[in-house]
Amino acid sequence: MAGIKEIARRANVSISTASYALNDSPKVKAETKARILEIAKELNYIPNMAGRTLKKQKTDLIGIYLTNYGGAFYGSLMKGITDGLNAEGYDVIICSGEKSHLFVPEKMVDGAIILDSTFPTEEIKNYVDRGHSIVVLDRRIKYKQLCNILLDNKRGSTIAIDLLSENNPEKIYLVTGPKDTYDSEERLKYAVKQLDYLEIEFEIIQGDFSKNGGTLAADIIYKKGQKNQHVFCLNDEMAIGMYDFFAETEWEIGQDIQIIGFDDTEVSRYVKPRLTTIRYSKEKWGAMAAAKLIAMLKGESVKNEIIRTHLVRGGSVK
Amino acid sequence: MAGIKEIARRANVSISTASYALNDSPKVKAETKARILEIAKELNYIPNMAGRTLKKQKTDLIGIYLTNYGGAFYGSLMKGITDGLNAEGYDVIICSGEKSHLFVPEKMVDGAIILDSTFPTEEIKNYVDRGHSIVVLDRRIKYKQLCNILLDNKRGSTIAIDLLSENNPEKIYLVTGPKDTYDSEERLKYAVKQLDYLEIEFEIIQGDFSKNGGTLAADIIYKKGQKNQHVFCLNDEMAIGMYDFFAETEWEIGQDIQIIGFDDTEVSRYVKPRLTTIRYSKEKWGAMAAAKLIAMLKGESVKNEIIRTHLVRGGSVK
DNA sequence: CTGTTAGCGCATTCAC
DNA sequence: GTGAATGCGCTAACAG
Repeated sequence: MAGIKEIARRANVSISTASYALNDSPKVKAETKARILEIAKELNYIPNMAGRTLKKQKTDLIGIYLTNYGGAFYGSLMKGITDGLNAEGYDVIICSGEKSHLFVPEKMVDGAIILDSTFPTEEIKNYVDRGHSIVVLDRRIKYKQLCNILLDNKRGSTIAIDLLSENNPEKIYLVTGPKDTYDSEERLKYAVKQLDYLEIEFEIIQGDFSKNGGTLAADIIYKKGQKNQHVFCLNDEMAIGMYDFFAETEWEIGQDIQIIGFDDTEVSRYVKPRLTTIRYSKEKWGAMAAAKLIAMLKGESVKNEIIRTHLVRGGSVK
Repeated sequence: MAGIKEIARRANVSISTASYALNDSPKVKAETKARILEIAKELNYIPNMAGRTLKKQKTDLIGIYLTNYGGAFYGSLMKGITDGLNAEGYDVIICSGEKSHLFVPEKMVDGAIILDSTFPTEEIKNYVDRGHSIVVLDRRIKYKQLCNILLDNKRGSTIAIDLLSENNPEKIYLVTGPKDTYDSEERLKYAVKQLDYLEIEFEIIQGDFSKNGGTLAADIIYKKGQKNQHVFCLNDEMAIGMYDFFAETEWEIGQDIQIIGFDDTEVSRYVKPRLTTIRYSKEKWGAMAAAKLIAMLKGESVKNEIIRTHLVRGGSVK
């Protein structure tokens, strides 16, 4: 409603003087400034973002791209990201859906942090080419100024297999995430590597990182009718799906079937027995992403980082 | 980089013709249009949002305001909201932090859905006065075109108390949320009403809707040294905090202490024993909010709605 | 069908 | 210290 020009008119000053006053420029006499500010308050003036953006060519906004099932991370990851970014004057919006990818080239956001496997790599590269600052958390992309903050999947998978191997299992089931998902493939790769090294048999069950995927995988294992099985679910979500399944059977988790997950989600802490899993600090992950993005925005060149992973023991593995 | 004028220049047409072509207007010859579009593709053209917004005075964006601990709702609530809004051509962004409140008056979003008790009521009213479309989910505000979608706290609280009363408890503890939180006060009010009606004693413990708040409340109850207690936690989060506490003691939930919560969060489904609680469809809640907002944006006048609540039985109450 | 032109709301350079 | 003028990128009314 009330634009800057209305204020200028009422204060009997030019538009530019009004603008200076509102932006607290030293070029305006204190007295005049006060008068203008008062009128602005009276008129309930709030600057229009589009106008300002058009002129300044920046929004001070950062877009965070999360997938649907990213909901599990929401809390702590976002805290890490937001704290860092806010401190530097940036505001954060969470985006989802294909259309919102355009926020980047449309310059609605000054930068982006991506943890969303549905965001195509080619698109990301394209935006980097256009000069946008992007930090990617869910895959490895070596490309110009692009920055990756990845989890130490190698260490995580190795630890997981090592733990399961202590029981001298005949074989170990590996339940994967969707095809072409970086974290799934990495975790699988290193798990297999360690299994080979330890000379343990294994069987891969195609999963999808969802609860339902875990339930289906559990069904496959259960139907074979052999108790005393060992499973590495490549994420917790699927492990929980297995809990759902076995709750309906006579098999006891931690006894008849040993399960280890990856991610240490909140639910994993509360299931009985507590899920043994691989943990990493989601808050640190977010904070690191924020720090790197800020550096990029300042024109500094940044290096990729790895977030450390470690074991959390629960009753789901003997 | 490449703006519309660059395209116009290369295509030897005027800026407006280029604009028309890009907006698929019938005012441009198919042939010309094709040529312009081709050049645009070549130049990797993407329109600048600020420019477009400034002109069109709308962004087709809806802001969703969620509090921190809203993380628990993220998944299903957002699905309900997003599905409805996307279908009408709106895109959704999740906002948090005080600064982002300004997105509304700055016209960065065409409308807002608020589930964030830190968003001051006065501010909301102010924005409504300015003509913005807002749907509020976390408090009752009777104000002009403002729309409220609230939970049926009355029914929920009444059911909760009724259930606990079946055990003929000497007294019932009520653990509240933060002061001045609508849902907390409502749930408390109706719980007390029902307790009075049933002539059951009760004691109110001030909580804060956080896990830690629940833990502290549990400590208070435990320290009294009297087993066989009954508690109505006004949200699940606090109930889970109680689980945390009692896990460290010899008291058994569902046996020595009966707990009922409110919200039916995911974790509540997995704790042992399963938390007895009050459920409502978060997805329906979100869908309703979306539907109402769309109606408002179309200039229709809308009525408030109530989301039905009902009991989910778990082992935490005998 | 296509070009000219005038803003949308604001920040900023350059005179005065 | 203040004002006039310009342009950010785009749309749309108006001419032609």
